[in-house]
Amino acid sequence: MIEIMLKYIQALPHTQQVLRKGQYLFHQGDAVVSMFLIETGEARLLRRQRDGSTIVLQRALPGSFLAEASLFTASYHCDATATTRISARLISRNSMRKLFESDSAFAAAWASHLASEVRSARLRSEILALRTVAERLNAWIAAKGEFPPKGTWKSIAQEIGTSPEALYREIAQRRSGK
Amino acid sequence: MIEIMLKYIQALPHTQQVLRKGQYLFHQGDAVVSMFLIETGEARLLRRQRDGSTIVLQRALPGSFLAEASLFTASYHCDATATTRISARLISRNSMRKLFESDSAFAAAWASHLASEVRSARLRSEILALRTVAERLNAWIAAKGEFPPKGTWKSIAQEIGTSPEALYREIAQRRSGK
DNA sequence: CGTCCGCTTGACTCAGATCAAACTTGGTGG
DNA sequence: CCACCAAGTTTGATCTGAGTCAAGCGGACG
Repeated sequence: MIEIMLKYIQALPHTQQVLRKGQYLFHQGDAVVSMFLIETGEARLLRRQRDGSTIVLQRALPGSFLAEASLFTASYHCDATATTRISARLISRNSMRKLFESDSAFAAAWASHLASEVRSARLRSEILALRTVAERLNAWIAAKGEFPPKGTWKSIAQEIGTSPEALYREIAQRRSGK
Repeated sequence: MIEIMLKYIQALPHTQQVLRKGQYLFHQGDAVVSMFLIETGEARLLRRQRDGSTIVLQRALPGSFLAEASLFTASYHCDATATTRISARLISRNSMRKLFESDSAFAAAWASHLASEVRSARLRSEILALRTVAERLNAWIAAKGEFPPKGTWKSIAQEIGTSPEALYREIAQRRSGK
């Protein structure tokens, strides 16, 4: 389903853009003109608080869309910035909307993509709501169906919301305890 | 947008169902026949692990759909059970799909609904990834735009992944510190 | 061969989970 | 009107999981 969607989107007219670390893709209040598909690097959606601190609303890694919600919104409701140097594909929002309205197979693929995003975001929430590293790791394994391969541990620690050390220790303990 | 969607859905043929606490709405592998709109009570999507423990994939409260993802899937990929006594509205999946394919305004409303679900689930993830109760509460307030009203605190503690006591204490501290 | 990065392990410390007990409030039925 | 109950809130005391800082290891790579 996702592949169908990407095929559609790859066929649409688009432009490429490269941004340096720290640059903005858009600001809150900007009119939505393009959709962003991240190809390399990492971008984040941020909401800025009155006291100057910010909260992260989304972390977009390669292959993911930024601000899916903006397909049917007139203006952005938050800022987007490049956490690293990124390259992104810009697709005009209007062309996507036309496609959405004229081709129900694309509409279905888009809805299906969103549904799977919902699922994975909810899964992460539920994992993060667990109290101990052991429980979180169990849940992660149960959801993904495999023990995390070495080399990915650090980023998985991020994903399940613990420090790398805590995850390493949990893994070490399982190895010895077995 | 959401209201548009609900208006559409309310117009569709449906049946009502009441389930006692602990009963199942569906099981993993069941063919998807109906969509569920929860009207009262709480239901959960669960994945059962080999060792008997379960992980929660979604908590559905009144007004929310269960298993949005299943609109375009043949069978369920997890179980759904009633955490409390619930009443739910059942809408045939086929009638929703027909509506989706024939009416692009409904398709847009549905996509927009899903997008907002994505946003709120991601927000919760980001909040839960914060380390301290103070930070989580700040982020919650920043996102919702208001200080949580008394009476909702306990459930907000759930939402931000802390014990009620910890949240009470944080709030008490802010009151005195001001 | 030096440098970087992911991993490993130790030690210390503390935020917050947990258990417990009391108090406030609203609702219910007698 | 009052006794009574349930839920939510408040506050105290205790204990532990894991965050943090630190030091060392091994493999990849220019």
